[in-house]
Amino acid sequence: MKLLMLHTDFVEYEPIMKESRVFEEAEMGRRRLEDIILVLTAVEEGDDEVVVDKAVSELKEYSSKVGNRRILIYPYAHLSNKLATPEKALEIIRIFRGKCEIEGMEVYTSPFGWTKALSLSVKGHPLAEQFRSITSGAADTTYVPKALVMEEKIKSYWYILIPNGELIPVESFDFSGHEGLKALAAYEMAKSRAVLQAPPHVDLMKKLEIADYEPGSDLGNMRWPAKGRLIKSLIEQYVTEKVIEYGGMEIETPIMYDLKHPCLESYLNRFPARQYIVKSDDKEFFLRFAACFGQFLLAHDMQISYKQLPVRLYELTRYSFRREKSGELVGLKRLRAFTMPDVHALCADIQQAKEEMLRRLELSINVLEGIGLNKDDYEMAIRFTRDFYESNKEFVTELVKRFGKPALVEMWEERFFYFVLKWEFNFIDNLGKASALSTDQIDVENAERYDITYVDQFGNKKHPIILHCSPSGAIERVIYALLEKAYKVYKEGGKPMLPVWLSPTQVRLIPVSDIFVEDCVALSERLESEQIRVDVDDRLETVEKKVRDAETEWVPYIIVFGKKEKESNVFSVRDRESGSIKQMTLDELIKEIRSKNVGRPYKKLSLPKMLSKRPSFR
RNA sequence: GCCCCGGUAGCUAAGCCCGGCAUAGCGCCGGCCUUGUAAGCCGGUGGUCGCGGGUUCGAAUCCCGCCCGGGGCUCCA
Repeated sequence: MKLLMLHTDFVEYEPIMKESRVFEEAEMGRRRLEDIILVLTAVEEGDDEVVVDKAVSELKEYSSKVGNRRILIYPYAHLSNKLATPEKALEIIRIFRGKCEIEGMEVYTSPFGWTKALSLSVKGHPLAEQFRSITSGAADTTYVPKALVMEEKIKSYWYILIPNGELIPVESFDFSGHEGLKALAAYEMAKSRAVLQAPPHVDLMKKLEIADYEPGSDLGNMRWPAKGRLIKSLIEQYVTEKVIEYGGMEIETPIMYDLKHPCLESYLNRFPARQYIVKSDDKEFFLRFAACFGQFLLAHDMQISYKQLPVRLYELTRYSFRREKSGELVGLKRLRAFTMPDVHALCADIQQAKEEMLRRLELSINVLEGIGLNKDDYEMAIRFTRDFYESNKEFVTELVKRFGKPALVEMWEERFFYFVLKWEFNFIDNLGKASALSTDQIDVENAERYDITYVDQFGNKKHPIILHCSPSGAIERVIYALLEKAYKVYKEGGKPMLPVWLSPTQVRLIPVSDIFVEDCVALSERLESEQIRVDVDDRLETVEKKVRDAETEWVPYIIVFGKKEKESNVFSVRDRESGSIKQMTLDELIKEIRSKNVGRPYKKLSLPKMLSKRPSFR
């Protein structure tokens, strides 16, 4: 039995003449049906009730997928070249109609055995046209789309690799005590990712004035009010400093490239990802979706000796652009314009590449740790070809050992990408969804494509192995992770907060009355000289109100300043992290905050210090 | 693209089912209070109820079409 199911805006048909010796009585004239599934049906030799049952269940599934239970069963012989006899076909079609009705579908029929005029309008969505071939045999020859054939070829084998080197098939791994990894495995391997609520960070990013949607731009292009810009800028600066410490040479390259450039063209053809296209005169440019292009073109022109390897090029792309499908964009998790640190290392050979990759793994762990995300917050995934694994088992195990927790493994039989191995750290959010932060890849293809060379000790030009690493992942996504992490704390009854070094206001001074404002300003200047961000709530509000506002802004240290403080120089500090009020001298407070800022960049508060002068961004 | 939810004051929402003076809280403005650790009190300001059409004596509310946003799904033949 063959079914061609078409989700239509309308179908119109008109019986013209009898065409078979077996036919049904037909009502003459045009008949029009709106918003209906047209089921073109051919009955084949050997079809029986078992086949009908299967057809009904296929149709029922389709009907619920497209959300329409109105169907028109339309006999259509042209779908098969081994048709059943007309008598049999009519019998089967009648059974088919009846069972569809029993299954609760609203069934319309067109008469069997007639030549009919048919016109229709098929809806423009991906599921609108579906073909099914149904037989009674065990092995259904269902319609297999090309994409699925490809999928078959890049079949993935899933394992858990534990730090001692044991590779365990995912289904036999005991996940107790590894809830995050379990969530990651489920997320990566599952087809359905349905979730009922919106991710919590979306509300938080708006309320805290960190980021918001910009309706006047394209989707996934965010705007960043002062506090958000400050936070983002601090993380950008921090990651950049760490990469430079590691040995990255910071460069800057254009954000758009000629679509017709020979190297880029072949790369793009290999990755038909959606891009933004910009026209200038009669040329077309695409907006970069990573730093690779600029860095490779630059590396192509460099003179590199084997003595200088590995050569590390770094750029913080603001922005990289990817035209992700609108439905994929959520808050700060996935954007169309995003900020990504990208550091490439040109390595002499695979041996050097492996050593370098271990260094970069440490770098990534350190960077995330410094930002405020530790190993409890993310899970490692490693993907590689079977070949690479077989000949580099020790190295792959070493990656997991350095990470210190079991990792999810995806293994491929063949290489379909430009890399032989990639690893990522995946953050798991409050809805159990995973997204990649840090990542690194071993690229064995692009040096040749871009003709990037170094000269070896014998004077021969050689193509290096290229590592692609983002030590933190997109900065926006890091902020998403921090907010989701804070929400987890809140959910468990704690007080959500950002790491102190990222908090726009680190200390809020609350004068008990306006006569203490001057003292607070003086105090704030003392704290500022220690590179601490501080502001003064000089509004004519009650102390309670001002404390509440500071709490809802997640200010980590709140000091109410009045007569007592002025006289004693001992402060009652509301410490958000511990949730208690601590008695501290100014020096103790400075020491504590400085200890939390150590090794992190400092930026001044880019908002009016006096709360009375501060506008709301919402 | 499809499905679901939404669009009412600067923000968050109620009202819509069952048509009858457009509501509340926050914010903002003014006044009182000079304040001791999570919302002080009083008053005021503020709205093309997303847009267009229809039904009706009368539409935020019912009907039709469209736009925008969010979420989910799916596809990338």
